[in-house]
Amino acid sequence: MKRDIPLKTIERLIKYRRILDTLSRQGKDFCYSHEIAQLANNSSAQVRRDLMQIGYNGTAQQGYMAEELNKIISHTLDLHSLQNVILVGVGNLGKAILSYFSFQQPSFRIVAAFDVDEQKQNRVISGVHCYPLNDMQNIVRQNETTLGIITVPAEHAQRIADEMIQSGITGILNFAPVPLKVPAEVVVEELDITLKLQKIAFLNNK
Amino acid sequence: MKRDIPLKTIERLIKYRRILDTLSRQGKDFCYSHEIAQLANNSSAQVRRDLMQIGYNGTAQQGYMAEELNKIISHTLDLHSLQNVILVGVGNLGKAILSYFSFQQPSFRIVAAFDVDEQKQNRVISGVHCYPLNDMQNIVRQNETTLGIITVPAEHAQRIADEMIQSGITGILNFAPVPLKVPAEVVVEELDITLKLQKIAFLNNK
DNA sequence: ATTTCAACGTGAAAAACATAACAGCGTGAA
DNA sequence: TTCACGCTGTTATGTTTTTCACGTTGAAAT
Repeated sequence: MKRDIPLKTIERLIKYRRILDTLSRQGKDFCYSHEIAQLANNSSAQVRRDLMQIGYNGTAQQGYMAEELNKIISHTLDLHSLQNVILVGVGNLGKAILSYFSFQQPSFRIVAAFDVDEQKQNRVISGVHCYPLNDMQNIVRQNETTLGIITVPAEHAQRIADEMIQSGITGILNFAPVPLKVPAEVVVEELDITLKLQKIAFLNNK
Repeated sequence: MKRDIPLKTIERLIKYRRILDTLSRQGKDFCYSHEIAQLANNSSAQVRRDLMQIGYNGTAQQGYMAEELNKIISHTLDLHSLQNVILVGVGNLGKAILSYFSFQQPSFRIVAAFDVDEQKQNRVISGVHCYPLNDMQNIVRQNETTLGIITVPAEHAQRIADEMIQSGITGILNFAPVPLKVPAEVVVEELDITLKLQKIAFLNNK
């Protein structure tokens, strides 16, 4: 469905978009490859090569138009269409993410939250309605939801992932510190804070 | 200081450790490369090659000893020593992370939190004392802290990063959705939830 | 005792990725 | 007008990372 852009390039393009947002907000209309590179922690050659992949041309004099490039990346990667998301696990972290998204620009919309705790069910928490787990399948289907965020304790993560997939979710962002076993066609990104810290700690005294 | 292990391998080894933890907790004493591979979303050949790098040998009959392998990875990557951490930005996300770590096994210890909000200063929040930003330098030095977590709003992240580096922090985990500009010797890992979701969304309908 | 088998370790081939290098181009200075 | 400059787009080169393929091993089965 998508063109043949290397995965690494994809990841960086997404990052560039964020950088371009920031630059635009700072009032910069144009930027050079080396400016993007510095903020992305890579080389200007890398940036130029990445942009080559999506066929956007800057000028040697002014570099790239921040806003236009931003749009082109969005468009190329289909990041413009609104994505519905559910979140399971309305604990501290879950709530934090709910409130985080209520402030975000609306490329993602959290359509529902779920929790086993009956205290939380059928209430609106951080702007999102919280349901019992049993309702997941209906809500996911009614809202054409494909993305799910898992913020439950480690021991329940796999079960929740299974339920999500059962309901029709095909992309999962997992905050629980356990590896998930999922079918090959389901995309999982792990977001394990401890693992990240360990990596930093390692690089720190390498 | 460390042996010459590819960075990619490092990242995966850290991940394997988590997987081995999980397997141990499930009562598995031995595991095969393909079992690890499935949980890590890669190939068994990859796993075997990675383990080759650290010189640990399993047996063809039983595979790898989960607990021992776990220890060897920890040791090889120096993940066993306690690391002190500070956190800046005691909002929803900051609090969630504080309470997350108060339950964790103690390879990381959050020694202090910081916030501009005077309401939060000089109180204990989720088990961690919260200080005004001015105290950062002293506390970081007194506690030999090298790691910092940034959970402030985007517009303040760069300033906080600067202050952290000024105080002696050399590794930063950044939750704020902005790229940070830091000196080359400082390690930064970005943990941008929106970016992760965008990546999943892209892969989802590739 | 021999065969079978599944999984290991690893050298070699292949693929993916990054870096370097350079022509081209428009601007502004001489 | 010519030259030097700085940045782009792209090709060529080099490096890293992954996959493939196969010899080896030791338990279990015949």
